[in-house]
Amino acid sequence: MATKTKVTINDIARIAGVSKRTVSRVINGSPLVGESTRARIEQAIAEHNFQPDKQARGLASKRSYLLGLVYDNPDALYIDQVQRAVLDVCANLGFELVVHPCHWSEDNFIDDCLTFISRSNVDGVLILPPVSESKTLAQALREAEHPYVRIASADLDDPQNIVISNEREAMADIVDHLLKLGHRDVAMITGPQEFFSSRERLEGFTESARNKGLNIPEQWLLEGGNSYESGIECAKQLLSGEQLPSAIFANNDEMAAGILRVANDLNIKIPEQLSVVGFDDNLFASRVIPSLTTMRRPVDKLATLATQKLIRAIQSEASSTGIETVVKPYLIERESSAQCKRTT
Amino acid sequence: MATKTKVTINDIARIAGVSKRTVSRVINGSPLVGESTRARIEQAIAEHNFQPDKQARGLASKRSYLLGLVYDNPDALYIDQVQRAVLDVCANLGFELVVHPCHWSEDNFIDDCLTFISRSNVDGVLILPPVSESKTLAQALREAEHPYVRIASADLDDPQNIVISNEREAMADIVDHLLKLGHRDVAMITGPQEFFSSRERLEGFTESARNKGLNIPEQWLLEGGNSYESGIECAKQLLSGEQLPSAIFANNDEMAAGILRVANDLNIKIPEQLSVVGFDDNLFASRVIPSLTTMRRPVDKLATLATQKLIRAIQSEASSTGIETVVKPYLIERESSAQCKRTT
DNA sequence: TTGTATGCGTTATCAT
DNA sequence: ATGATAACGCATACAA
Repeated sequence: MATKTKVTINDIARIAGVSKRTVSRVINGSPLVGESTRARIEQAIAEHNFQPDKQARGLASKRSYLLGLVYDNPDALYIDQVQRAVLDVCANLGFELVVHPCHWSEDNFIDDCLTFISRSNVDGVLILPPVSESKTLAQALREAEHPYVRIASADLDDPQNIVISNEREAMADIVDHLLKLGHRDVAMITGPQEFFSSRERLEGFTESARNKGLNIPEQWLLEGGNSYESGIECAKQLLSGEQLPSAIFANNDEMAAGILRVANDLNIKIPEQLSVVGFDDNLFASRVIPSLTTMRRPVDKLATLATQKLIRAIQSEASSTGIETVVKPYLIERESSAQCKRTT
Repeated sequence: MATKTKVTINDIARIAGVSKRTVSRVINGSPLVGESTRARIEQAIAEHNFQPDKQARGLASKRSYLLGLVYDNPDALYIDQVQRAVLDVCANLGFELVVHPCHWSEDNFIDDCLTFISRSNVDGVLILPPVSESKTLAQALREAEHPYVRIASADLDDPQNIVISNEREAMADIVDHLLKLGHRDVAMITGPQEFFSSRERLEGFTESARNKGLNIPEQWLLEGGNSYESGIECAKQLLSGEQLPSAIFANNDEMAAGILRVANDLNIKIPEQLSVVGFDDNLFASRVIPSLTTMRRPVDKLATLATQKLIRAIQSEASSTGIETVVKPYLIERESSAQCKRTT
């Protein structure tokens, strides 16, 4: 039942027979209000479906109740998943979300983000990978005293400013999976080495492999661009040589999909002749043919935690104590990986 | 060069030696300002990098410079594409975008949207399909006098409140394509018939087919749910009968992908034994194996036009005259459709 | 062409 | 525990 004219704090005050200052106290949960007064006010609020005006509130309190989402990620599926999780938390805590895609490689990237923040008046920002790896951005935000939380894949910041998916451990799990299936000739398509996360995954992979006695030759270690197309490029290279790997790990599902495409064109059967493992478990990982064995990054959980942290920071309640910081990915086994049939 | 303390309209007024009323005039592009005065003020603004506070501005003018994006669409790719196009327009015109996924099937759907609008104080909303088909929502918005623009696939509203992709014509093109390839045994997986757009596509298809002497038997007309999974269901039904169609049109790419999956499992070769045509041309249409022949919906163009219309409506400038209302999809031919090898 | 005064809905500073 | 009253930064009748 929506009332016609907008009901303000003054209306409530008049109706409840108190000053608006007292209503304000109730709205903001101040303890300095008498029992009966509070009850009366709360009833008036409920009865007339009063909702404090965000603009006015922001003007007076220097808050906008707006959160910013900053990203430069070609993966629409990832963005969407994050967005939904963030919005869930927002809805419960009275915040709204303003989105801001940017171009991390451009010169004015930092300024662009700062401008966005001041223009939109967001109270704080959530930063998604790979932008979240930008040291300079984080520093700029800290200097400008803009609350922020990064979602990243390595420990790049204070716990209150970051949420991490532990991908080093995840990589070890992938190596275990491949070894368990009997693969000894393993190749890897890494992500762009300019990204910290890519280096992290590469190191996690090779290190774990070495520890377990698996050696990956130079020519089977290719750097991709995390895009479908780059996956195709790398796969062509890996699958056109004399000796073929029996398994390939790709830094993400997009590139893994590229491998499937090339294998199909070269008439290489997956998983009979080649196992493929991806990373992310994006929406399409389960739909491609064959479906993809992949490391699921718990995107929604990360996004949820990050949002909670950010809002706590904004409201400067007992810091972010009690909110997890590290989340671990886990392997989803599907059709694209199987027992190695090769006799070494 | 960010100044430390926030510079307000008062500062500019003082610096330029005028009243803040005059500065306000300059900000809002009023013609009633002397040449020299304007120059002086503009310089002061530029020099001190003054940006009017959105909150204050909104509080005074009843505007927030926020746009809302309302949708209930499982297709993340679509959302992302729309979002980017909308943001491009927003950035140029000084608006920000607040996103709001909702659940169109739930009872409180209308209230939820209205609450979102009043809570976030958006100046207007963009409504994506299938929510955009809701007559009740549109009416509620009109009654509450909230500016809105719908993106839809049929003429459901006044030109100023809608942007349309003409899908009836598009369907005729698909029929032509299939006929040109010699297909006579054609099946169709429609979208949920509760959606106007689905009915529109179905009618466009069958009508055009009939006109061209192509008859589609009952049992080859299946209703899907627009999801990958429902595509699989329907494909199983179509491909397990005695007589197989030589071509299937699916209401969207998601379901078309489902057909590919089923054909693969049944060892039916595409396009040799079966042609498949989708609708949308989403990001993955070109990546699936085989890549998908599909009708491209010019999503970004629609989104751009819609945003422009909405902002014009908000600023109540010379209505939305001059902004296109109808955009036509066009066919992208890829691997999944080919000449029919069947001899009738 | 320019300025004065008031208001937008809320929070914050003081009092009481 | 509660209330007058002044900000907050801007827009807008109304005046000049």
